[in-house]
Amino acid sequence: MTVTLADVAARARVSPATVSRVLNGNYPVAASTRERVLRAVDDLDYVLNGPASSLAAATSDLVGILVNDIADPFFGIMAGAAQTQIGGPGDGSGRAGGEKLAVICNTGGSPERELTYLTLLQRQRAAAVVLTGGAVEDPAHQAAMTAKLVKLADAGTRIVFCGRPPMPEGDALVAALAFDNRGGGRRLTEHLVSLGHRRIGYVAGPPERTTTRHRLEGHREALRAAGLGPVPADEERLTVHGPYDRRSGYEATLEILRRAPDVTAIVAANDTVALGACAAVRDQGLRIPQDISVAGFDDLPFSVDAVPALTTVRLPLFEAGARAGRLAMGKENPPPGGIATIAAELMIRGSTAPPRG
Amino acid sequence: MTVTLADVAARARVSPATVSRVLNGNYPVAASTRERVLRAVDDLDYVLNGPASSLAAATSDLVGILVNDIADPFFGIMAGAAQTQIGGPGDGSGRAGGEKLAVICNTGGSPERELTYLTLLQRQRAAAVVLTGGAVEDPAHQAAMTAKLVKLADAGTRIVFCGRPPMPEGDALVAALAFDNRGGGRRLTEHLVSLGHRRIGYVAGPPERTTTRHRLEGHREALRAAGLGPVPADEERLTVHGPYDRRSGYEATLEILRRAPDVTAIVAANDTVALGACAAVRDQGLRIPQDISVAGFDDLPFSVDAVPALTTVRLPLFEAGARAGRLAMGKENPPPGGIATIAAELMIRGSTAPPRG
DNA sequence: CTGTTAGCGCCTTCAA
DNA sequence: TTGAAGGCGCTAACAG
Repeated sequence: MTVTLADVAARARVSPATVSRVLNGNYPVAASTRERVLRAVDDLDYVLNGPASSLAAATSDLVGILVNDIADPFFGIMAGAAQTQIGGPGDGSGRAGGEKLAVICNTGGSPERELTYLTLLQRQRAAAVVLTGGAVEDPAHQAAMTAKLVKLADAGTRIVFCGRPPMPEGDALVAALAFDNRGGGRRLTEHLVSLGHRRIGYVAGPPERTTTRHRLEGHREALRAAGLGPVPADEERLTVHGPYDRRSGYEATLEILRRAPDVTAIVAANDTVALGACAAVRDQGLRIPQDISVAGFDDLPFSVDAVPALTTVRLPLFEAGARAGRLAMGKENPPPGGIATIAAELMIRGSTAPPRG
Repeated sequence: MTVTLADVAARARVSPATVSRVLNGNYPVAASTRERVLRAVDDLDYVLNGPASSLAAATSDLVGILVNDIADPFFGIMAGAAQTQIGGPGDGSGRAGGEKLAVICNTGGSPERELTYLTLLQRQRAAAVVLTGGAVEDPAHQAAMTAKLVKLADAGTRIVFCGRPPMPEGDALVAALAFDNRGGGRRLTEHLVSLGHRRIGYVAGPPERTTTRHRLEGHREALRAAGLGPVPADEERLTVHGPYDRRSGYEATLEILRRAPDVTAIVAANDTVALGACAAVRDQGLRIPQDISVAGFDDLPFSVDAVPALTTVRLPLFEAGARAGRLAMGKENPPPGGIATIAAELMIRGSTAPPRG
């Protein structure tokens, strides 16, 4: 019923082996023969059987990209960028040549689903896996992840981290692109301190994620350097954790304002959260930045359109994603030591200003 | 080297067929035998070979979700929702049971890449394909798409459209969830007309997409119904096409303002474009909504946080995506006639008001 | 309920 | 540069 490689071979009057060779392009074939085969492929409208091919070759052309939340542009931008490097340009015919199938897997932030996806990818004998965004720091989960990744690597799957710190062990088997979340967080708070802010509320992400911890550590580093900390009671009072979404930003900000009506600035875990924070500040009848400064993190595309435009920390998401894609394809060499730190740039805009009085 | 099903069979002292049966759970097996097999699987840390399985069964557990631009939350939300219905809940062990591998493919809006992805998915013998968002109306491309989809369907792949109108032909082979873009566009403009607006600029999407055309048609229907059209010269002057991004919204709005300084409202093709339009209006020293009303489409999460909050048309993206996922899994029956129209709801917020004077 | 037996379609030595 | 042949690991009848 369906056309097989043998059918193509028959029509081109060559052996199946020859057809395989021209299709894979990894072995010398006479130009005239290749012509003939290609014509037969077109005539018959042949499509390679991926599973059969993967079975025989013990590897597939699948590349998995794991993200925590694909509805969040933070991940969408990185994942899309990675795919541009992996999918190949296409030949305009839709015929699909040597391209890999770059594929995004949405874990929803769940450790279980993360492992499940890795198993599924392992099952498919994926050529590479790109893990994006912050990792969960639960030791049991980390151990399970490490074990799984070691197995994948052993089976020949290339592992790339993007916007995620390297694992405690097994660094050797991956290339990691880590964002400088700590440095970015520090510079952001330094900026606020330099404006004169002394009491700063912090809307943090979920406590178990590396991203959350690193950004918060940077924030507190800056406070300490300015002689404003640590005052444990204060730190706790001024910090509220929650998911990386708008609603959490809204509610956490109300909570902070209730606990400490004298705060003059709110730093949010990311731009989406910051948007919620802005809404909460306004709903309390306060003005930004005259009464309260607000800052975010990531510099997502909408942040410049907030009113006032959001002060934030820019992460080169597209560039990092593209580089991760290239690493996954083996088009680019891993950074020295396997890990590269990606700089974060402070973007000062209208949502931050000196405190009143 | 790697553990195979035969190894498991040997350790559990059963035949390979029995192991296969407990793994696939689609055939009666004695409880005690199943126990033994499962233990052997765990002991050996066995992972099914996907390609071999797909080859033998002539189908795989891959489900492809095609999107135009994964960095755009419009698609991210739909795709993420679809994945929740496809990936399965996971069993908490990361072992991966009967789950499908739901996988997002980013076409970048390119017709070639759309076809390439379909070929790749066809090659993998995908169980289902979900196509999201507006289609390109080029006849050659539509013909190629139809042909490709027919082949996929023939091979047993389930086809689902989500937020995309059904194809001119071959309706029978798909389930389609179409957004009421025309109705939404009409009601939005009716709202502006009822406020008293008479000269309304329109920042449209790329001309070749169905979404663009339908929304624009709704807009013009409303104008005509109000006795404000058609005036071809005006329509052309007040409409500017461009990509679905912020920058296009910004530039197109400047252009409209230049061509027709007397417009009192700008309707944007979607919320992202509307954000750019807002920025342009402000940069011209005009106030929203006092001097110019602005409206969007989609009601993405950030739209309510715009200042003033954006009047827009809400599309139930998450619900539609989830339903598409269920259709792709065969968990839900296709709508009668294979096509369902999803209602669009007008959301009136602060960015629209009566024109001055 | 369980075992036996053929392939599924392709890649990859090995020869020619 | 090309052909021949074996096997990749699993599933799906068919017996029992």
